[in-house]
Amino acid sequence: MEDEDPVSLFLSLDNWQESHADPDELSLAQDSPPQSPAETYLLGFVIANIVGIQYYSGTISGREMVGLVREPLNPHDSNAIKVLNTRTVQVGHIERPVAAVLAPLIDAHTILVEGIVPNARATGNRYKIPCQIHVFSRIEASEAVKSAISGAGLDLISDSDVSFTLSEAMVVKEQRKGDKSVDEIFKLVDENVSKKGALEPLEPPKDVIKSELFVHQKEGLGWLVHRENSDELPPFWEEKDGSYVNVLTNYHTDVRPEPLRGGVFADDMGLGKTLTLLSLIAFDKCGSALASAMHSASLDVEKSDEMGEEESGKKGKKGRTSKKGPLSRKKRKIGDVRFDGNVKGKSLSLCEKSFSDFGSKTTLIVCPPSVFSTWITQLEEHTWPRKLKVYMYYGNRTNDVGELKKYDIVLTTYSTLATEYRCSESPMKKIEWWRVILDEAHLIKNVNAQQSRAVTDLIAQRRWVVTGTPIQNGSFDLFSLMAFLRFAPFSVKSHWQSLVQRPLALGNQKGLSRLQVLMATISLRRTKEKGLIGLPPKVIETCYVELSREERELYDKMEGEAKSVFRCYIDAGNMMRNYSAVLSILLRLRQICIDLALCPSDLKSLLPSHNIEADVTNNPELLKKMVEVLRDGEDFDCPICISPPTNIIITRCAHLFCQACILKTLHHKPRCPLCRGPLTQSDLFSAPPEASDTDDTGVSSSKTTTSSKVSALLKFLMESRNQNPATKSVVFSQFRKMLIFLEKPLKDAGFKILRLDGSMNAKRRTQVIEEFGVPGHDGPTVLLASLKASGTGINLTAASRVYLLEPWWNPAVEDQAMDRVHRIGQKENVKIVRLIARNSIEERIVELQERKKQLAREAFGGRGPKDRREIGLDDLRTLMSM
DNA sequence: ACCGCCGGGTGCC
DNA sequence: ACCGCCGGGTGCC
Repeated sequence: MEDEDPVSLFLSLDNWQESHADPDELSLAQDSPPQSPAETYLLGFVIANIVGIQYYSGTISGREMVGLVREPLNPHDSNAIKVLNTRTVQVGHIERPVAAVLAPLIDAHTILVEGIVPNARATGNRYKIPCQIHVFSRIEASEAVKSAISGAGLDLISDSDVSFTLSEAMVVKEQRKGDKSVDEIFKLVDENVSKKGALEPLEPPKDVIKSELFVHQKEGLGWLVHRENSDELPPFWEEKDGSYVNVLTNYHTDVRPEPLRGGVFADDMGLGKTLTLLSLIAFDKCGSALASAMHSASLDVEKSDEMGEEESGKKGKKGRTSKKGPLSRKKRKIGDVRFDGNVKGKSLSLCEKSFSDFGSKTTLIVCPPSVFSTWITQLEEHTWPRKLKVYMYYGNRTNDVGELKKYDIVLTTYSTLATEYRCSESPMKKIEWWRVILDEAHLIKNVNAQQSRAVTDLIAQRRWVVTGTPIQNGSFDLFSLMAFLRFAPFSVKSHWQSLVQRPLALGNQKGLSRLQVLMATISLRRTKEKGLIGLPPKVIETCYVELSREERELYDKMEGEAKSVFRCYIDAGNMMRNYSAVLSILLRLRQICIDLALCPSDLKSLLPSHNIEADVTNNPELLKKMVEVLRDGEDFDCPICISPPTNIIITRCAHLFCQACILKTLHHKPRCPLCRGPLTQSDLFSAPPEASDTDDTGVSSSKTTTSSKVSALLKFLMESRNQNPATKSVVFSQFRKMLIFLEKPLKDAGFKILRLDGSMNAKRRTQVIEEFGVPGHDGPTVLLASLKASGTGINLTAASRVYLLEPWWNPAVEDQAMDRVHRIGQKENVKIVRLIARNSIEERIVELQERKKQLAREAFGGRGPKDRREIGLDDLRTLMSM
């Protein structure tokens, strides 16, 4: 059936992706430079009417920015452009003749448009409002755009003085009016944030949650509850005499803007986010618990006269608290749509009442398959039996809405959701969820337009994004995040572009500040470094290893060769076209740094045939390694079927897919679904099936010498053993073969070792971890582990030493490795040793990591102009000192 | 909606 | 009259 076929699904959504995908994400499309806000500039504006306003409820007054959104599926006109106000309520449409000219240019990514209504009140027309549409384009396209617009009879007004962006225009206007400057406003918001930043601990309902929470978890719970129930204004809104203004768009309204019920929960891994979230959900079972808990947390919420009778009645009945707290109003407001009628006048006992009447408070949890079981385990571990009813949803479409709403939690995966997205019958599209939680949201890749869209279109009152590695490398980009959270006006692309993205790209401080305020308001992130859970300190030591003479000679020779190859690519401008070859060469250099045994024994040159493509194609071992490196410990799903890939294919542009998926896709369109570069079957390289354990063991026996890296490791391990023979260590490497090579020298040195790698099934892994925990002299002291095999949530706290045999491209992956050991339950001081080969590519990888970390810090979650997971041209120069 | 546009009714001076 | 002109109905995309 077509609905079941992920490839058909992917292709069917391709159009949507074409017009919505962020051009910034096309980091590899170097040969046809993508449009990005940094490269666009204001050509001028056209005046067009917003028509049909009598049909829509969206209001607009005075001078105000509006959102312009393409509506290609409009049945009356495929060129339709709808106009939204700051609350994302539709105001009208751009009049047809203008839309007919602009829509094709917008769809082709030739222009970006932003709308501003100069003065809505002055016209006083009930049917239309004039609007300035500011047109941005790349400089190369500007003449073509100008003639296209003028040729169609539209007047493109380009005042040479109008060289600032729309958002800057707003600032100028603000200042002219003598209002607060935007900077002052930010300051105010900042103070507000820090005031609210003081976290109040909150106890979970003990009749649902049986575990005692750590203080930081109680504080996290307090924050979650506060974010769901507070009525404070969202950032960038101000109240003036009972009316409200958005200071960024200048939108005025008498209707109080809806608070943002939810946000980003981005605590470090290992701080117990799952338990905290379960505690949040537990409150849904019992309204009074929340009421009294929140009362004691003394949340500062404005008073209201329209008190919910049902709440005060409930409280009176139970006699827990008679005071009409701020809760009452919020409760009513949250629930009024669906619960008002039901709740009034019932006299059941409180908890039961909540359960039956608020029984439809169902939380949808969307997570990757890898953490599906974590939720189940945590439920068993931390909640009383049968208190929270969980339904595991695998896409069974026979389930109707009513059935699912009987549960407290519906647990599903991103892929299930994405697959169901196209099915209009799916209950997932009909249910109004009480709350939606996206777990490990960073794993949603941007290419997965269908995933982003499926979660964004979910109907829910509260929306949460949960991640332990917040947007470090920007997969689920910030705009998608705003869209999912329905954070108006940032959830409208043109607003996002003009208010944040463009200022940011232009290096305008306002973009950054806005972003910071935004994130500070809606997100919570605590790191373990702050001593939240009294975790013993962690020391990270970087040990620089000198290569032996033999290693050094070979390395220098290879590096020289690599440089000359890269220079050829760069000069020819086809570096990105041969990306997989580039990675394979980098891989070889990295292997030499660790152990020559990782390379073929007859290694004389990187390029035995002077033909890199042939080399890659004919060297399955190299390819396999390449695939491993590309996966780099990250949970990797085929972006087409969104599942762990089978028969991995690597493209010339170094993207990975299932063989079947990419072949089907190519059949429809000869382009890479990820970077959209041209792609044919001859650009696909397959990796051989994973070799079994026994295949590799033979290799190690032929090995006689110990590499510099391994010697250094041995020295550390023996030193540690001399200090305390009971100390356990974990050695991480991303090369599975290396873990096998390590076995012999470690055994020879008298260590009792265990190995944990990707070839083991779940049962065997659990066994290994359990065995590793055995204390004393009988127990093993060294665990050789691949990160991939040590899935999230795995606990290696039996160890207190971590050795990272080589640097990872992505520093977040290293953090993840350390977190296996440095997490709740760790009693010892933790020492982490990173082994880095001196004067080698490894040193420069570390350099690159620092730069990436800096980028991530600049705006928590602020992604750079590119997806930083990929190695760019500049990165390559750094790596090779070129 | 104080417009434009459409289409039916109508038709010398 | 295969026109012009009149005036009512009507109205985003």
